[in-house]
Amino acid sequence: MKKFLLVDDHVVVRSGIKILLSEIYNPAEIHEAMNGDTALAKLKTEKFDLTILDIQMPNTDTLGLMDFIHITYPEAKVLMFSMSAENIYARRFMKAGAYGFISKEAPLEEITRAINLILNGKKYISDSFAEKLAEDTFSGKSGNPFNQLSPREFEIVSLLLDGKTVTDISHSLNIQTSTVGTHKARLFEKLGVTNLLELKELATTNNL
Amino acid sequence: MKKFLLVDDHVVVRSGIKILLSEIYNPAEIHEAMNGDTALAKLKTEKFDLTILDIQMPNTDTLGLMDFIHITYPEAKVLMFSMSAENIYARRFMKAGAYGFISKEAPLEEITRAINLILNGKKYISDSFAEKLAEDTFSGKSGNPFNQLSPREFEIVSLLLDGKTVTDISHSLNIQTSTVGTHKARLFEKLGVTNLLELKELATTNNL
DNA sequence: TTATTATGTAGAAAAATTTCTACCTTCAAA
DNA sequence: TTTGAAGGTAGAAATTTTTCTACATAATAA
Repeated sequence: MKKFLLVDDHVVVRSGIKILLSEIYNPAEIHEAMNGDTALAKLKTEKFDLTILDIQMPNTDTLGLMDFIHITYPEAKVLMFSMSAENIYARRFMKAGAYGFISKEAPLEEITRAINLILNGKKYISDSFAEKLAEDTFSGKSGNPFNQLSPREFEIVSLLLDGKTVTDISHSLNIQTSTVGTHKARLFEKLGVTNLLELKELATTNNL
Repeated sequence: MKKFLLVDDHVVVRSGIKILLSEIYNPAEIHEAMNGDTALAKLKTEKFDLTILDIQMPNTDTLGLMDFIHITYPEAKVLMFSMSAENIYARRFMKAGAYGFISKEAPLEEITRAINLILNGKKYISDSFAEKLAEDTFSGKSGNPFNQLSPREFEIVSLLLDGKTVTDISHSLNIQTSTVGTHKARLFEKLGVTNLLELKELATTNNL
């Protein structure tokens, strides 16, 4: 029997995925977590065939979580589930060790396919994403200025765009505010912006 | 038997809501639409006890859709379902004729309560939102939220939206930074925002 | 007319952010 | 293999922003 872990803060979404899974794998053992901490606790005590992780949970640094999971439980297979279509974050999650990245908008068959692939130890990449990936690789530097950022900087810029303050970030990342400040300054410099609104503007024009 | 219409582009979300509904109302007749057009087509041919509408569907002007539904089918009861917590759009949807606005993050009982209320012909408003709403209604200043601002506050909000800092503003207006700070705090409070990005967002949706 | 509220203004203290400098690592170029 | 740049991290100091309290004045409601 397959064992799944669903991590998502929305009851309805968890229910929906549960239905989907039990339709494909019956019987299936399905565990749920509504936030990162609970997820980690679960992962600590049990092994799952697949973890499905919503990328946008409030108060949760999902990229960091993915990273942590990958380092702590290298054999864990994680499928990132995103509300929006393939986005600029996809690449980062894959790099952080995810096995796949799929949008909740994807048709049922596609979701099923992704899950099956991963359960068989393969990685899942959607066609459109594969294309974009190849494209970026060829062009060396995709035109997106955000790609210049280091992983940490990107992590921080995302949180900033989410309305988080320097202090918020220092807490959720467990680093000093001065460190966050340094990253913020460096990334503003790299992106050529001088304040949050400009950053937001830049992010918007770059589909971030 | 109650008849529902679910409008959401995500399979998993629809499934999740379906489960929820069938747990409360069994039997229930549940129809689905994954976009605005399909929803309108459904509404044209049938009557529903409740329509549950996701506010964020790609390529769909949900606010316009809500407006249209309200005008065309005044008796239709629509519950807006939002991915994020009560947000700055809530008021607009209510004004456009929605019967309720609830976040997917809300606990199950809250969602259930909302649905029940609406089925009984009442409107559902979350406590936190109710407060804010009542306040606005009384003060009569329900149009553009920026109209609530005093002249000085408006002057300052404009500068803030221009990327000016508190210090900049205190200089160009020849007043103390603490004074600017006070205005800023008051205007954030009035507008119901907590940071600059939210302010920007609100300003944008209000053609400012 | 009197009480209340909304506004504009700050001082002082507290909290948050920014700046500067600096110390490791890692990784790639010379 | 040395050298140097890039990236992640902070401590300390300098600044800026926020908060709290307060006090006029004008507008408004009772």
